[in-house]
Amino acid sequence: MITLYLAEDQSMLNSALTQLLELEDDLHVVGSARDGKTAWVDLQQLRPQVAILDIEIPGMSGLDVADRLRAADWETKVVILTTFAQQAYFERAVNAQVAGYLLKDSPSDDLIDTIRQVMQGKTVYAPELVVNMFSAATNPLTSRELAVLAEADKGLSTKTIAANLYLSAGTVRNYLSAIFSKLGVHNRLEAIKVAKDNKWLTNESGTKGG
Amino acid sequence: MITLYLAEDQSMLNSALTQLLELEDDLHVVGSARDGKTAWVDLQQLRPQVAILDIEIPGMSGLDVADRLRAADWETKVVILTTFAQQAYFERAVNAQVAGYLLKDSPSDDLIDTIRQVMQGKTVYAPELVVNMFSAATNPLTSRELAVLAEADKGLSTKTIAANLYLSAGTVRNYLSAIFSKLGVHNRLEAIKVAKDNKWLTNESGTKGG
DNA sequence: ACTTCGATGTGACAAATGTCATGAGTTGGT
DNA sequence: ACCAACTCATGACATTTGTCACATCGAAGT
Repeated sequence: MITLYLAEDQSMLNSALTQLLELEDDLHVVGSARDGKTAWVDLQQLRPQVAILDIEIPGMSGLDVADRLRAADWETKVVILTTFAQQAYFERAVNAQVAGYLLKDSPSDDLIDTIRQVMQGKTVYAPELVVNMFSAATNPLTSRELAVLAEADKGLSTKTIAANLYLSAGTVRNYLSAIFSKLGVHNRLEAIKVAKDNKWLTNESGTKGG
Repeated sequence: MITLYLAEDQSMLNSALTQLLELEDDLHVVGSARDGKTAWVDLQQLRPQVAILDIEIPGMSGLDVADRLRAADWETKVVILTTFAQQAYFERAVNAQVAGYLLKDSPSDDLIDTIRQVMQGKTVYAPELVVNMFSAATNPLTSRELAVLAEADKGLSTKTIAANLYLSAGTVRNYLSAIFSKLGVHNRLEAIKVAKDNKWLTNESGTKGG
């Protein structure tokens, strides 16, 4: 009997998968959560054999949870289950030595297969991502530049950004200028777009919406 | 026996729900698709009693399919199943007289309940959305202003926007200025954010990503 | 007929933005 | 010890943006 834990914030998928996994004779879902913190607390208690983690969940991301599990060095294996192929996520997952990385763009039977395979000590990664691994651009921006760009993304003026980061306005403009030249664009809007497309900048998407 | 059709592009959810619905004695999934066009073709053939449609699917949106079903005037009832509360979508769905509108942020049992209820002739809408219905701000921008803002959202300069829309640069700046004052902001970036938050501007989110 | 509103345009002006050169202090690596 | 890269800063300059005041024209409404 393989014990499972599921962290997935979309209730529809969470409950559907839970019920589906329970139908398998050799699988048992010992718990589930809709946010990262609850998941982490539960995992410490329950110590399941496999933790299925969505990345984009509130509070603490699935990758954060994976890191902690790695650090704790328990026998719990991690299967990341995420929406779409994002190289940066995948790389972090590989670094956290997760046992599996599956896209939601796969049928649910694949998840069941993956669970059984990782329990046999295998590592199962979505092939799309492994291929991409070599063609992905790496973030050319320094952390400071990224911070400036993140402020710019809020729609703030140079002056306000400077105030927020305790810099002079001139410095902020220099950073922006450096960013543009690195990204091959000529204004903040485009820079933000490029950075978001490449996932160098988080898509916080504002107050409402989602 | 209630016959169902499922249009949902996320394979994991599609297959999980299909299997789950099949487990119910009174429900039978006669088909499913991952894109709108296939769904429409199938629906014409299969004529299920209930069509469960995701909105954001490739090709033809779930709402487009709902419109066509409405126009065809068959007995197929529509249940919209979508990710998050977006007022504009909901309003369009209400206009298309869908029988149900459910968020993926609900457990899968709710979907089963909803299906049974709509078959009894009831209309089931997610309460979150009905409440919002009255507080939703209406778009103060004219269609021309929206077009200008959409161009600005691409990261284009005033000059380029003017060229694209066959306007003078001055006119474009006037529009932008009018937009800012209507939205209570002072630059394009903020205007774009506000417009997107209120779903007056589509979140196209660029080349990659998703 | 008169008014309002949207689409479109100009010109002028102030403020913000982007570019470039240049320099100094720090840190990490060879 | 030296170099490269990152952080932070100025100053000067050109360009872009954003604001304002006006003006014309057509459609819609009173």
